[in-house]
Amino acid sequence: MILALQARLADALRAAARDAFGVDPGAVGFQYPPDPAMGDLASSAAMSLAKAQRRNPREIAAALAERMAKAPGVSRAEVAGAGFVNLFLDRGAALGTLAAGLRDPQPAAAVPGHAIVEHTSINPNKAAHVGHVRNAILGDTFVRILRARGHDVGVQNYIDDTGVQVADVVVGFLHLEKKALAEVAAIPGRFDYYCWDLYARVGDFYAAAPENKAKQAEVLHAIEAGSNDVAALAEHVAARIVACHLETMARLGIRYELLAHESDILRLHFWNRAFALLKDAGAIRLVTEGKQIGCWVLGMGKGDDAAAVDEDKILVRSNGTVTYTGKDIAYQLWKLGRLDRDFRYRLYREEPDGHKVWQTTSGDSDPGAPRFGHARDVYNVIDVGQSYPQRVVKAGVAALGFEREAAGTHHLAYEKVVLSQATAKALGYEVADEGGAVKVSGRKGLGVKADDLIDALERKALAEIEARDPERPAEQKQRTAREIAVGALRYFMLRYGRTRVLTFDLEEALAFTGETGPYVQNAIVRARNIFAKLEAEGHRVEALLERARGLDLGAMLDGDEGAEIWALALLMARSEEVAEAAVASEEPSLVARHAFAVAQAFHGYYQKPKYSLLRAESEDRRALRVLVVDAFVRQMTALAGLLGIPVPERM
RNA sequence: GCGCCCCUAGCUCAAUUGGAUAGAGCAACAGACUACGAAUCUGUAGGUUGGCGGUUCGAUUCCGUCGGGGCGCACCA
Repeated sequence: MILALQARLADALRAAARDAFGVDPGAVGFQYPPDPAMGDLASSAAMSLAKAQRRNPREIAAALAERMAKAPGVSRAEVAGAGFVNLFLDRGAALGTLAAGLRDPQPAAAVPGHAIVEHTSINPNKAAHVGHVRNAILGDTFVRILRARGHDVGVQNYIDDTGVQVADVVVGFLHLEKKALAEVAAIPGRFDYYCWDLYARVGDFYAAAPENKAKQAEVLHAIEAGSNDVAALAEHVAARIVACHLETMARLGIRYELLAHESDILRLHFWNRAFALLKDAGAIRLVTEGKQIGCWVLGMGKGDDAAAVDEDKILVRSNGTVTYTGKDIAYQLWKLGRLDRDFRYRLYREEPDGHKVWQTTSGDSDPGAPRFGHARDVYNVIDVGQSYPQRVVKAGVAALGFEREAAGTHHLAYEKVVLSQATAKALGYEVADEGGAVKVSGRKGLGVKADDLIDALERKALAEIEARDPERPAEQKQRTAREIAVGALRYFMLRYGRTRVLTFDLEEALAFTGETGPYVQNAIVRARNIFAKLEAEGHRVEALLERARGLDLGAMLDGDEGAEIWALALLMARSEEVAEAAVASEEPSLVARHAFAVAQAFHGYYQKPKYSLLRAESEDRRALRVLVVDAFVRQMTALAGLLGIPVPERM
């Protein structure tokens, strides 16, 4: 709604500038005045024009305002401050349009090209922890926002099934537990939790004696060679852990289209192909002297944005093996459809609603598999510590001459999750009292497991429901508790900027007051309740909505209530603009905070007894309020959907 | 040493990418329920935006510099 309106007004503004000064100001944007009484939209175009025109900005603004007052959808225009042109919209018409748009939503125009978002990508050797949860929620939310804005998106989860982390757990099974595949396969219960503890013990095992550490290399080589008992054990571990991870993420409403395996990248020789491409293009060179002698390197530091890095990045070691970053370039080229080599695919599983999860394979391909890769934009959700390697990957793509593909290579970097002091203490860390947040060492087996956290949230929510409304059926209480837990966790992980270190505090995450997911959920639940109540008292909601369509909304929006309704409506109308900004800036927190702002505006309005729907002073008033509440429920539900926050029937 | 991120209210974070009087939540204090569900709302208090310079109509935002914190800069994955 607001975007289309803004586009029209921007055209009108440019036309006004041409008419008055014979100059086209180019792209013009709109801001929002600090106080709604000052106007609904503001433009600072006059201030920009002032410089070129060598005239008083307020004079220019006056000329623009005079013309803008006649633009369609505008009721009046004023000059304010240093030279802002403030526009007052035709509120009745705008509210009607907003309500109609929410009632009959038009999908966003399809954006050409395919996008891949890769997220989660947890080493398949132990249970997921809070840091992984941040990754997955960030990625999943970004996917939801992209799709809402008309992007065609595929979600990939990268499985590093041949790395040292898996090897470490295999070392644990072989040398600490003396278990072979059959015995490992017989381990009952939570396998990811079992490996979590085992992995910590392997750390101690390595530290105890240097020869122990040598086992790691042995196992790693066996896994890479394949076709042996050790490799079979590694495969079992990885597959079972992946299943655990998917289950954990499913609790949060997160799922994937493709599980891409590192082992298949190796077996299908993606790197060989990429190596040939890089050599042919002259993108990499063989070092013939100095300390990198014998290595193939990618030149870094001469690109315009590549901030000075002294040394070139080694992709192939002097012994001829490829580095991790080299493989990553090959994989990225595949994602972009620029590696003329493909995975093979088979179905991993089909979910009850028909959603299909595929996985890569180096065996036979299922002819029914959809096309993967070939993306125009690739968003890799990886922690900020990987910024340098990610820049190398991008540079590698660019060095092949793939300018557009390099531009489509995005790193959705996010900072790590640390523990607050109180939470660290609660988990058994030794904490120095004066310090701030506490880093979690993955090796030590401490830290917060994702499932433990979700469990704790569910217990807390359930206790809260019991306290408020013990009469409800147990099953319903359980379901609501789950929904509230997910809403609380997702919102908590989304409310901060990506590049903020997130200090995790159990108490805070478990709190249901303030800027939280449950607050947002509760707003919708509250609003929906009134419709049932209206019906129960003999009113007909549909009829009231119909009546609202015939009202003179402009006249009814005068007065205090009108001002509140208008502020709420304008805020809701900005939702698509906010989602678009979230895509452009790759920052989902914008949507989260906007959702909270809308919920807050609604609570503030709805709370007031004088705006009662049940005891409305006239049928017209009642109809107006029904219209507002209906619009809110629809908009807020859509926003919750973007954030992956479930909407409970009751709180 | 080089590069990146961060420093805003007691705490955790915002600030429409250079705009108007720097805003929210938590914590504190004072209030509002025989209820359109109080997981809510209203109000009070809380600021030299780390320091100092600069750029301009305008700087939390851009530049320089100093200070403090975090992370990268592997022939590890």
